[in-house]
Amino acid sequence: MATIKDVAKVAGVSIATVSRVINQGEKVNQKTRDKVRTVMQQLGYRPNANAQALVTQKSKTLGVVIPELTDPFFALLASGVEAIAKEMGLQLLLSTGTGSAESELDALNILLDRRCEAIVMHSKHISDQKLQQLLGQNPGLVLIDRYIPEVQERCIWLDNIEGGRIAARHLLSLGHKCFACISSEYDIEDPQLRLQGFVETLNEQGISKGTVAVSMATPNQQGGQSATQELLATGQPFTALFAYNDAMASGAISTLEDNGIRVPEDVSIIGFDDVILASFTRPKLTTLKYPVEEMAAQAAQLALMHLDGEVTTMQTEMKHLPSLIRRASCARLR
Amino acid sequence: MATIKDVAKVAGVSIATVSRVINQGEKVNQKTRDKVRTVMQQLGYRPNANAQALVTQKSKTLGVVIPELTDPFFALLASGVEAIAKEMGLQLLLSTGTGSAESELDALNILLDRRCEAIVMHSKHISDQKLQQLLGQNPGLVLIDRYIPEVQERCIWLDNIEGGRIAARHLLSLGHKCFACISSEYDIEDPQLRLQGFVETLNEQGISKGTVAVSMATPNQQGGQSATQELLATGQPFTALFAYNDAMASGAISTLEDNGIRVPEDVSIIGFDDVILASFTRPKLTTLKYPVEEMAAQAAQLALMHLDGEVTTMQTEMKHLPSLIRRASCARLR
DNA sequence: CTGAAAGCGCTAACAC
DNA sequence: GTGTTAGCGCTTTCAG
Repeated sequence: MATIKDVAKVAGVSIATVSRVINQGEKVNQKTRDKVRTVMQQLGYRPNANAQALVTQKSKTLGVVIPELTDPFFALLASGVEAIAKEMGLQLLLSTGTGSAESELDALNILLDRRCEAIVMHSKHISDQKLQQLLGQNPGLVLIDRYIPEVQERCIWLDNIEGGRIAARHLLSLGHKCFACISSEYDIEDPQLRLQGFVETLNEQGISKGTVAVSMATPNQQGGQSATQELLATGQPFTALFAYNDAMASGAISTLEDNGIRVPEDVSIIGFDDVILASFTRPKLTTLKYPVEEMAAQAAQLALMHLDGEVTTMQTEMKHLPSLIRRASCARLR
Repeated sequence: MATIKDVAKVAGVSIATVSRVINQGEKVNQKTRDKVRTVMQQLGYRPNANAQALVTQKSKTLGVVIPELTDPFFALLASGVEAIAKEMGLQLLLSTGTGSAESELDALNILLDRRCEAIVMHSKHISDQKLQQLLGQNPGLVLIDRYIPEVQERCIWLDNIEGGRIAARHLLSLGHKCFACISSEYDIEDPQLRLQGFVETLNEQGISKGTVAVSMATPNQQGGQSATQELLATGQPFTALFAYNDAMASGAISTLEDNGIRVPEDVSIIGFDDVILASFTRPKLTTLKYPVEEMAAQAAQLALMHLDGEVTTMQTEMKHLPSLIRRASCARLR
């Protein structure tokens, strides 16, 4: 591949001049500029971004670490970061880390090696302590979907408890009295928090804790089915079901209907996330929207700000609230 | 951030030695190695990948260009490339280009600037000619979801015509006689090809062309709904419906059922792609699986091979066939 | 086994 | 305006 030297030689100028026309900035004589441009064209020259990064100490790169791309939720997250990257003229570097602190750390380190301007990280397995250390060392690093009080100015997160509360209030307002939940068996905070908010709110309305049946499984459609199956097997009646996420809710719909239980006529279901799937179920899912794409974009901007050493706190809230999306899977109790 | 010099200084060795311990390779005295390792640790040193890329002429980077991450189909595509990246110890660079040749070209150029080892590109708007030129200039570039005869050894593609044929045969085998299609109004080859295969096969079985109603719309759930609406409005009867993709098929199900037409009892529907959505509809979609993740992985491997100048053609087929996934949206005509 | 030195492709003073 | 030169952080001969 042609280098700046080749261009300079063919154009009969110094590499400095070529550099100047690349970077538009400084005034270069119209004639020489044209000449250089022509040569760059015919040589198919493209400046080496790695070399530029090295000398300018700017990689023009934005990193994001997520567990996996195939999960629509994380695709949305990545997309939010990508939007800011495009807006700022940065290249997106995507790194996946799943299942373990080590894997997540590897993903981050790879990004760090590239000297990304900023990094948005989704981590569920690295300890609070380690994360704090990491944040301390890397000004351009921001956490998403995680809340650590000590470094809250570097966290963009969702109020999961409030999500559970909203779900409960909605179901309550529809007249429901018998509740059940299907939740994720994964050992992370989110499921507990959502459940906590849900149950607490119910309790406040005089519905005793023992009354609401809870079943755990993997947080996908499959898991939704088996968890619902299990719920049904207990024989405990319910007319309202709160699912950990939309995928589980979808599984619940299948299983319920397969058992002759109509949604929402017999049972109302409420999901969580509002990923694309939510409008593909039938009935369409009433769910709690997790504005992850917007949050990811905000996280990217925040990361970029911290990088510039802007001390000013963000005007916008770092804690986000899920919002109720009313579709067709919930109905008033008859 | 600490550099190799810092490490060398603190460890009391030359940078060459530090470099050696970074790259494992050459023998370094156990003692000095340990010393250097310790210093790297305490300084939090991480080698600068940009500098390494510059000097070694290897970026250890794998690029992919797609229209957008939020479309599950393209997320899958990216995921396939990502899998190979991880396997080969490469970093994934993702670049989006949508809607126009210019935008797609920009996305590619950005990746080229980074000197990716290889690039998998999804392009629908750049001309065959331009693409051929690009492939000529960049040995590590491979096209996915596109077929250009002149450079077929650099294309990984799906036989869309055969997809249409398979759909037709399946519906025919179920006893259907009245067909309709909803297709994409976008001006790319795929919709035409799928339709062509479908209609041709029907014709071969004596079903005249004029008989099968076709309605176009945007290739998403919304479009599926409006296209189906339009179909219904014509009053032309049909018991089998071939949709351009799963999203449109999902829209069709909604609209049909909302009009009191049951799926699959009254109308059988077949989709295309088999993205995650396909199992979220109710009934679950019978569809043609587009093995895009596998294809993307293959494309990445192919790109990496070409890079190494390996002249040997791939053992595996570059043309892929969609496969019929039988679920619940199709039934025998009664 | 280790160090000195050249250079990857480019930018940014600093001269002219 | 344009050229010269000194690096950016690292790898890689080549000596020793």
